[in-house]
Amino acid sequence: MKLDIETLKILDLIVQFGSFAKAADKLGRAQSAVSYQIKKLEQHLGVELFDRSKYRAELTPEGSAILVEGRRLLQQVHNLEVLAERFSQGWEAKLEIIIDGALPMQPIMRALKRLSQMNVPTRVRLKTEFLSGVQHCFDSNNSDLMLVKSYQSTPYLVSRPLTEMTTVLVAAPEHPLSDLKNIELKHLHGHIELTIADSGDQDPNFQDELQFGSERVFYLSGFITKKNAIMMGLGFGWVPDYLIKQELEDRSLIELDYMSGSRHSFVPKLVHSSERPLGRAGCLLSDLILEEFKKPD
Amino acid sequence: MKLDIETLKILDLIVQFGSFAKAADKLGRAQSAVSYQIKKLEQHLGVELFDRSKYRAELTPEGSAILVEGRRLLQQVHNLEVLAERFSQGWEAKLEIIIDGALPMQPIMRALKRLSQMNVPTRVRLKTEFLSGVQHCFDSNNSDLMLVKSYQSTPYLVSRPLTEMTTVLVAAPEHPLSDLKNIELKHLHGHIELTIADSGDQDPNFQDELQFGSERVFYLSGFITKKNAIMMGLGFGWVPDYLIKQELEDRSLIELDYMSGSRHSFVPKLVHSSERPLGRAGCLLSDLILEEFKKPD
DNA sequence: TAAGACAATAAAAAAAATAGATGGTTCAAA
DNA sequence: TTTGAACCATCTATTTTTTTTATTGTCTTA
Repeated sequence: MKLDIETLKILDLIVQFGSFAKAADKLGRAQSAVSYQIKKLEQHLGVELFDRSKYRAELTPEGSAILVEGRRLLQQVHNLEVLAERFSQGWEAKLEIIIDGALPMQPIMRALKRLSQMNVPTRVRLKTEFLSGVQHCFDSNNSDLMLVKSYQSTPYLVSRPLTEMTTVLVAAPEHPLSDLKNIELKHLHGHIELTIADSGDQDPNFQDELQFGSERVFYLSGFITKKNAIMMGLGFGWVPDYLIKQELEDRSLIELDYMSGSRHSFVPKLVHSSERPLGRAGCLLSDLILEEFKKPD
Repeated sequence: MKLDIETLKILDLIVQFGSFAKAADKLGRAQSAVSYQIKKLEQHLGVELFDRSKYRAELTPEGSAILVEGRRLLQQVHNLEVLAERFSQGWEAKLEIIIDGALPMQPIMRALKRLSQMNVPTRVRLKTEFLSGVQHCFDSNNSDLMLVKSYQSTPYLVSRPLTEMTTVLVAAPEHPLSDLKNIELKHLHGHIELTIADSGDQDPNFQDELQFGSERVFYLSGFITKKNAIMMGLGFGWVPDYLIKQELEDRSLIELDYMSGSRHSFVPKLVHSSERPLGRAGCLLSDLILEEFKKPD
């Protein structure tokens, strides 16, 4: 692999400007240096690139084909150098984000779209987990960012609050609880609670702070599934309000009249570790996510 | 453009074998040389490729991204070198062939297909002309090969005969000439002759040797058009037998009973100029075409 | 026909890459 | 814990490569 990029550049210049001498001029080198390099290239490839029988050395058909390939190569080299330049300007190579599935995806997607439109070279990796699974994944993967409903704080974790969100305790209209007034905990215990499986914890005793401890709990694997299950009348459960705005309005889902409060607000947090400071893309994306979460849906 | 291919190769080897020292070994160089090259690359790109804080130097995420690009580059370099090697083994870069439209395309296409299956790097350019247009194009374009019905020989032109072909004088069944027996030239003169426009000669006085000099001659631009025109009853004309085998059988075209002979055979020639000797691909393709013409249709 | 542009070549000079030696680490096995 | 091996950075001397300078011969053009 003795092929030299610089020589391909020279080849390109010769063809572009029409002579060895002019190419040498453009390069600020002596003409003999150009002659030497081309000769070396020809020997290396075993192909006569120029026909010297005429006054002006002119490309052979073989040389022309090589030049085409060479130019493609130069383009690639340029790409590589641009990539490197981006890195040297502080853009990190990769950025891994873990998101709690309870949070809306749309603002995050909008933020990612805007990031990609800025020609940021960073490769973004996005994972969805649930409850403690988010932090678990964040820690074990050394991820850069996590977007959580809540998290166990440590001295290294730095968090920024996003806009407040609300979950609503709902059931289908045909569900017995929907008609009940002044529901108390004991009433709930008689019914199936639908909840999201904690993706982090193997310990089945772990419970989300909002779980009621019903005798029968169904663990589902995502909020869309959960919403569907509730709508089918399978049970009751907490659902983020942004997911069921329409359903509450047209009463295809009913907010339960739970005495201790059928709404629960929380402030999602954007967290990173000060042990792994955010790079340029991480900071930028954080800002974009914050912005997008402020926008009305 | 100071980037060095050799250094990318080194980078690849380091990652592949796990250490600077082993890469140096594989390259048959001293370890310090590898260190030096990587350091130079890092400085040139302004990116830290390896994390030296651990015992074994390990790729940074940036280094990993650069490596991916670098490997793509190495592949391209390899492609270029393979191309050059092919050239140095005698394969010419380009091969231009002019073909008379009166000759069947199928065997030529078969030959080209076989050529391409042999991984020949030569770029083939194929042109169709008619009558003297073939030779005209061959001369003015400095083409490599021509496939002609006939040509004007010069001392430099070398030809190989292909298998004999036949043209037949035909008309549609409803055409008056189709019912006539013992047709003579004077009979033909009363009807429209359909013929192919000579693509080479601007001089309208030029005539194909097979033209009858009818008062009304329609010049068409290809044998398919010509065949269609004849079948529509527009006139009569010579058509290569391979094009109308089926039509003659089912009598949707009628071979005229022309006294001087309703069939005319000729031997197509594969011609090249000894001033521009054929390269390896030219010779090979010549052989393939010859072979394919020998096969029955 | 003369002046200027072009490219090849040879020899000298400059620049770059390499080997060899050394030292500070870290790792792993005794 | 010690010891030896493997790792990489760095320094210097050496070798290799590339460039410049100078020269020659050819071709073009005015």
